[in-house]
Amino acid sequence: MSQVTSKDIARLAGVSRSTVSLVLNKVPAVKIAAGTREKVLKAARELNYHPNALAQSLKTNRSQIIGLLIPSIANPFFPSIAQGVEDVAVANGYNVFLCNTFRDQVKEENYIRTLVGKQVDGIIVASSVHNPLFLQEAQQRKILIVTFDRRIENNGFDCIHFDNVRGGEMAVDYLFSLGHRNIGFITTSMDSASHIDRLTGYKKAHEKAGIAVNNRYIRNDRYQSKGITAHHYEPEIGRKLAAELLEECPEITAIFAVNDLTALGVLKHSQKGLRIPEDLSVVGFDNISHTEMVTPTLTTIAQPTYQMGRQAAELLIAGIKNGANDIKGPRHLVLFSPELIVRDSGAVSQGTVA
Amino acid sequence: MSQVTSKDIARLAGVSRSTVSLVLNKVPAVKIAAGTREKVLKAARELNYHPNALAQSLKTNRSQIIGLLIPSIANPFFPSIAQGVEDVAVANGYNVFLCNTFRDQVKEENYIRTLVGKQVDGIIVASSVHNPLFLQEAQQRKILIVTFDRRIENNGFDCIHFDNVRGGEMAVDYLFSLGHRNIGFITTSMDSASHIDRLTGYKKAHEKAGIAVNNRYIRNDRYQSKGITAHHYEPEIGRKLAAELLEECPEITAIFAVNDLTALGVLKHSQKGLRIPEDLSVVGFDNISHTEMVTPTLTTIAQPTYQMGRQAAELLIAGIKNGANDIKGPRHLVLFSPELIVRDSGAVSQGTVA
DNA sequence: ATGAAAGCGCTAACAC
DNA sequence: GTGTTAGCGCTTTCAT
Repeated sequence: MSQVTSKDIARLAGVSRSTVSLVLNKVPAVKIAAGTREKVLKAARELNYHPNALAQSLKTNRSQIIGLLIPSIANPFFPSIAQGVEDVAVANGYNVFLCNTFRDQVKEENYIRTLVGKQVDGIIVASSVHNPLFLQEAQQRKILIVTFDRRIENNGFDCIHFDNVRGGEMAVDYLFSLGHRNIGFITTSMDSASHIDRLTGYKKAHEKAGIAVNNRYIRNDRYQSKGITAHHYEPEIGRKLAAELLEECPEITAIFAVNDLTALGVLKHSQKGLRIPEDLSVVGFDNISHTEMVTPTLTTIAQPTYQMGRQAAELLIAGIKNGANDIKGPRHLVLFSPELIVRDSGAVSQGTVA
Repeated sequence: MSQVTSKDIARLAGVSRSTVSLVLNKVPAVKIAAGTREKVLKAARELNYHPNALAQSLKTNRSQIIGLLIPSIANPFFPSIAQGVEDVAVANGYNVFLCNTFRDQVKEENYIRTLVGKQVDGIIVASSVHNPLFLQEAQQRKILIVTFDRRIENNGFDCIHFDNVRGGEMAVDYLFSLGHRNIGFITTSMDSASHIDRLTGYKKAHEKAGIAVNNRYIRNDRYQSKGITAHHYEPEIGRKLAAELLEECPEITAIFAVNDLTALGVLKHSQKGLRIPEDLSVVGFDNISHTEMVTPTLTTIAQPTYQMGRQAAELLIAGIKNGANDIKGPRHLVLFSPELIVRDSGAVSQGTVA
């Protein structure tokens, strides 16, 4: 039993292939006699006909496929973004290619190439370390692009933006409000845009509070163990950096970690006789599901990842439907704001207040 | 700048389209003069030619696409499976459609239909609540299927099998070895095959130990809040069931939870003055990443999800390459074994030993 | 060694 | 209303 084609159903229904197409695609402009309509539908049902989407796409220049580029679906930050994207996609008749780039430029380029070859209608890029060159190339081939990007400036793509600076600020504002004055900041790397933004927020909060930033309180992973599967060792980095920081600066009473995975490492460190939040307050970033399951639960800055995923897909699909890939029209930006989720890992400072 | 086709590069290189195809596909049987070869390659490079994979697929009947059906990528059990599948797929030149079925039969059927239409070369099904009917239909259209399935019996598909019975047995064996005699089993539902298997393991361990199973110790969610996003409320179910169970059967000193998410809920319950593992030992199942981050860390039965994902894709792709979808050949089964991961949530029983 | 021609399954003017 | 025709971009015999 090979492929059932429109030819087969045309023969069985005793009509032409174009009639079959007109009936099955419910072309609105064309009226089909109820009788033939029924015959066609019946034949299609009988032969269990599924149109070959490849052939359709070849003809219509619409593949009904979008690509989703993320560093790794195994990183707990991304699944709910992917879920959001996929939900919207399927609701609009699209399928999603899952692409894990591992923040590797070469892999990313290869993916873009295959996606272009497979004629995807659009691409959502949630990796941050990308070379816009390849994206522009894709764009020139009428493939719409939506990025998760910190840049407000027009980079030629629609984008989903999360206010990382404000998030960092909120985290530190909160710790200040609890009476903390010596607050550490730990991060896995300094070359990610979002990480830098969160540090900027940390500094901004200090400025507002009139408290000088102590550079010794700011730590990042010296080993720069970047790449492959960051999420696997981020907790370990957090643990190490916390140990180091508290050893050298015992006056610190609170730590703001660049993300939840790193913060979880800080919590791990605390098992060496440190009480959280009594001795040390901890705030993370992202609000991954782990945060509400650990003990103590982790105070964090939430990103509405599922909604961000949905929005990215909505933006993309709306653009595709509008033929926005043809028009050099205005670009769209959706801005998401951070939310402070207060849980148990933060408390009023017990340290000596200056 | 529209699509660059083989026609364009044929014109620029001053050869025919067939020659272009022969050169670019490195057809081994055909010898091409080094000169023309170079001309073609150069032209392709200059015009930045990417062959239209849709057209290729239409001709060759190979889409180089596989579908991955899972309940939800947002359920922490699935991302590493997906990662494994994707890694193998991309290494073999395939792309992966991510499909979230929410264990919904209708959604699953719709997906299968689109996948068939989009001419995927194979489908990996990691949902357990499926109607094989639709899969068989897909199979008849020469689409290879690999399932994650508990059934050893030949169901017509290649499958990845995990020994849930043995896993349940190991969990309870371990608790017995610690001196526990009154062990609870809590589960979200009783209509999942893997859940039933784990319970079977629980019973088997009792039998081996010569200890009667007390049915009051076995609890499942009465509300049967199935469907949509189970992983969201599984911890809550765990918490409730644990509370209920310990209230009614205070002699219980250990709980085996059907999965980690549920076990995490038991840990939550413990915050009401119960010490873990001193007062209550807890063992989970799956070894999701949360288990090593909570306090106390959760003892669990590990499934090698990443490897299972890889194997599923390897089986599928090997099958596709062998044209196993044509041949009614033998089906393949890969069996994975559970591993006990001892962490902090289990300890020697402090309860009264019979 | 290379080109001509046919056709994968579909859609969309344009005829009738 | 429905059929005829052409063609999307590619591969693949079959000639030469």
